[in-house]
Amino acid sequence: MAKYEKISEAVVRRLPIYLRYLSYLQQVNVTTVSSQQMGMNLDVNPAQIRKDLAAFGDFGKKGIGYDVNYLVENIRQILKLTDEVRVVLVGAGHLGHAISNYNAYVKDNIRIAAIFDNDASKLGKEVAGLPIQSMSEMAHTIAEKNIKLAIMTVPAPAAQTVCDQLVSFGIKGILNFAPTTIKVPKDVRVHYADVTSNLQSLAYYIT
Amino acid sequence: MAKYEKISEAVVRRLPIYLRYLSYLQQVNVTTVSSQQMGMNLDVNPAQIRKDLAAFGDFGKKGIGYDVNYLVENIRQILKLTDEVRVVLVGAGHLGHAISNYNAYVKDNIRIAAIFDNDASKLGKEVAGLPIQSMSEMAHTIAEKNIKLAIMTVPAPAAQTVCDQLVSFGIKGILNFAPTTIKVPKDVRVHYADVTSNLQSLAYYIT
DNA sequence: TAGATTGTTAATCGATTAACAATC
DNA sequence: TAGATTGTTAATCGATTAACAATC
Repeated sequence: MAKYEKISEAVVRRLPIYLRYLSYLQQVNVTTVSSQQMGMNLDVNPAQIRKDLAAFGDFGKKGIGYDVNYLVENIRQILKLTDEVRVVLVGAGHLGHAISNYNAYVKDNIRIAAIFDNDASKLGKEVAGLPIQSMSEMAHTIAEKNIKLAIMTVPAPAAQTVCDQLVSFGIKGILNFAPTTIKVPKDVRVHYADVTSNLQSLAYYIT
Repeated sequence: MAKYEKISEAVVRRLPIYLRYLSYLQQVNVTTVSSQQMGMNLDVNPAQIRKDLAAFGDFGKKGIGYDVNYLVENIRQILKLTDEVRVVLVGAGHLGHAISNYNAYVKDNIRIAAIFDNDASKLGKEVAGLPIQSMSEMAHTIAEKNIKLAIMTVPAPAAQTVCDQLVSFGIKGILNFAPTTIKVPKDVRVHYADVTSNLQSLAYYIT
């Protein structure tokens, strides 16, 4: 029986990982997969995978496993990846460039739809086929293209200001590369992707 | 009384965040801080902060708060950031370049000490003052500079192979930007920093 | 059918938060 | 001193894992 429990944060973090592996299976024409096999490949406990998947419906067949296509389709739906997901990127520095040019998103139905920077000398220059736009155009572009997600690759001191603008223009999710905590309303979600803190916590585990 | 409980994963994730804020306080010559004030600024429950800090010693003064300098010094020690942390970077593509050029690590005592790529045409070219080296030099350089951490900015299909090499050369922590799960021995730690899955899980939270 | 594998429950583990005595 | 704030315990919450009946 399908359920309507709320899906936990941890599950939402794992779904893209499942999706990635399942998409790979599609490519190599595997049609069925067991939680056991997925777990082996992704280093996740099979019971966990079954529980995760059971949280949003009855996808498996006892004795058989899961139908790969069916699972892919459903995880896409859960994650709201069925339509193209458009994202704005703010901060056309080195990292912003790198992320924009990384076109592997496309196959995952994610598109960087606009790029902004506050440096006047960069305006109009193209990055990955998109012109760098002025911050003053943000409101308009976000509304026009109905964008809900943003990537921030700005310096730490600019992060809160940029974030406030994005939120006021209707952005609901922010991937923040700036090395600073930002404050957002409860209905906006921030994921932190700061390289330094990531390395620093990694350092703890050396020997 | 100082304790020797093992420090949990969640705590280790938060320590760099605390450290960042405390370093900022040092800069603006604030000498004392309460868990309340830290919590406000970092969006962390004050009780959690007190518990986290208490896990590795008695750092606060009742009625007063914490000594900023003392705390900075101790968190650095816990995270093994007292000596310069040297890191290798493998994969001198866009993202590798961006990360190498981001020199904000330096003030955090982290240094990218060598860069490798398997593309012969890139060899010897300089990135952030470092020559791109051939993969065949990895073993030697890692041993010579006594490096324990690595950043992987390689394509997904190369990730496991590169990872296996790194591990065999003594690397104990890997920050993996490739969009793929990698297998490592128990004594090696991997942090995942793949942009796509991060965006995909963010998409779930839209409205 | 017999073997395999799910869905689900119960047990366990870990992380967060509230509350307050101790004390600066 | 009185107010503030820690350190710590207990309560709560959430996430993981083991185990197994159901069933393909």
